[in-house]
Amino acid sequence: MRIATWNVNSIRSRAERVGAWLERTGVDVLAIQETKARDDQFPHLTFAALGYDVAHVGYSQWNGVAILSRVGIDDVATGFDGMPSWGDPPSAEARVLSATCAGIRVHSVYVPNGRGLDDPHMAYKLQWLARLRDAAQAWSAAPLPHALMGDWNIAPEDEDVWSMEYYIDKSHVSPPERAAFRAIVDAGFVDVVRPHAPGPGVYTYWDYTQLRFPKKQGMRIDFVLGNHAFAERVVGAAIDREERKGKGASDHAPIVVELADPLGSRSSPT
DNA sequence: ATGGTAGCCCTGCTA
Repeated sequence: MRIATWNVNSIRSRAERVGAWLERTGVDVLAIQETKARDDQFPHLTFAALGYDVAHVGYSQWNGVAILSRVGIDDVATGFDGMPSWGDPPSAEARVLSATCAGIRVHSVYVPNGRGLDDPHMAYKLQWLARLRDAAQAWSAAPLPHALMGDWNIAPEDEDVWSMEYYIDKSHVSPPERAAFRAIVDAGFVDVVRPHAPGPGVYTYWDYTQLRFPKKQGMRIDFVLGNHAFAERVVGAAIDREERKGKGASDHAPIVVELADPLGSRSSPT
């Protein structure tokens, strides 16, 4: 089974590309971030034609998260909504969408962008991450495999950015953000991709401007964190850097995780 | 100090 995450930067502008990628890679479950669409605007037909069921929660042109699955999708739930009083109309987009797909609890996560070190959005981001940590604590020890996957808007280590000098006074690398990320790991989750994509210089996001991609100047800010039950089934993972290339690419690359069949399943040799 | 690009509710704001 293949499970993946991708910040697509607008599902409407990239539906065909995402569909072609799903077909080509054989991904069974995809967590999507930044759909930038209301529920009524989501291109359901494109994915239904490929055999995927869709759960989506969107609100405005910002953010919005989805889960596509061709192995079933049950118990859909949303949580961790955006700061309710901001914006006009008020910003209320959910930033975590959860669903159970083939026995795995999948959480499509979009961590709020802190924008700047002194910006009110940064304080909100840190409070939001503390709430997510509390939820993660409860999920970590569950016998059900849990995957917290998406765009974390945090680069946890210095080697996860192309230049610390460039980012030192900016969002994504500050000690409080890194501590908040670490607290979720310490709650009982593990980065299941890193062992299969070791750094430095391994990134998941490259800014559209200033030729960041061809200059290999990116950031590693997209992660798949698994609880123990999930992590023990991971047999491989890869950041699909090829998908960042060419006209019409998202500014994030997709990440694919390969899972072994669950213990005791029929496909085990007898 | 600015701009570079892509997306949206598009001539301004967010990422």
